[in-house]
Amino acid sequence: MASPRRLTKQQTVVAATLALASRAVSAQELHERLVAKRGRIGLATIYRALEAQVAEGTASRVERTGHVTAYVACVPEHHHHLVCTSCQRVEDLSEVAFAPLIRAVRRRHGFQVDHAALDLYGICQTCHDAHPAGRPGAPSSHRR
Amino acid sequence: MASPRRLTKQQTVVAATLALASRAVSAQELHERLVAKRGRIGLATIYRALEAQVAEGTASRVERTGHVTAYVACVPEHHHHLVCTSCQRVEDLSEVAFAPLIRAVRRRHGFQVDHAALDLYGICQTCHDAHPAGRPGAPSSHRR
DNA sequence: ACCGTCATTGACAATGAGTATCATTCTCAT
DNA sequence: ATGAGAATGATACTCATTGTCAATGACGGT
Ligand SMILES: [Zn+2]
Ligand SMILES: [Zn+2]
Ligand SMILES: [Zn+2]
Ligand SMILES: [Zn+2]
Repeated sequence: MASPRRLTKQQTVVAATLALASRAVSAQELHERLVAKRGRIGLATIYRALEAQVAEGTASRVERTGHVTAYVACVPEHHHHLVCTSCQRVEDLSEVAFAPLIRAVRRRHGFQVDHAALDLYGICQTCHDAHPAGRPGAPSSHRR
Repeated sequence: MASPRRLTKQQTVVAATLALASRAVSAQELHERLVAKRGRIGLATIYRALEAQVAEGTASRVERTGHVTAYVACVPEHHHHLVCTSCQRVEDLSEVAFAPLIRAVRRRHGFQVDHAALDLYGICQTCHDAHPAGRPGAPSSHRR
């Protein structure tokens, strides 16, 4: 009784473009790309398509600095993300990597962690190597 | 050369109110409380005071559903948070609990995790006990 | 293939968190 | 006490995201 979920051009092209990106992309960025490559498409449609994909499990939300939500093409299996705050590239991290931590938190704090927010932001190998000596962005230890 | 950091009534009362809350509070919520208890105070002042505290290390940002940033009184030492998405209460989690995971991620993915986003959202012991048969809020497993 | 239903679309308006501005007020070193 | 300039607060503003609704299009039934 849920929803007949119709397969439209827009839903298809949004999903395809997101999958092609293989990195975190905001709704606005997707909109720009699609307008450039396929002509008019409503921004609201992008948001709705992304929301549908997140609900399906084929996409996942990640937070980006500046209060912007970005999206990543995803497999429905339960896993987590390593989001590079420099190049926006995303790596998947299996659920098992977190298992010990989640167990410890639950055992020692009685706290049931919700996986949804377990994305790890940081600097990927590639970006790290790109900044050998002089650090442009410093450690930025306690920043967002 | 940094900033002379002046001690004003506003900075003091914001810090005190945040510390008193012992849970995640948004800038808007703090503003409402302070207006109610102490008369006029600018919303922008709240934001500035909170930003200053975050920079100092005496407060930390956490994300709340609906694209809202909430703040928690904090100790400057490096640690992480368990944020209950039901009652907004926050527990501190020592850095050491994450060490093995961070090391593994770095070793296996070459990914340097930035601690700032390492807050864990979920259901605390108290809220979990308050829903025995699991009905009102359900697990909400894959949601934000 | 044709129809009719109704989910989806898209242009536009609206919301709302957060920021910029700037004249005024207040802190604090001298 | 005095002055430099940091902080305040009222306001306007930015902009990501959502709501609205008439028009469009997908698709099951025929
Ligand atoms: Zn993924
Ligand atoms: Zn990178
Ligand atoms: Zn803390
Ligand atoms: Zn709770």
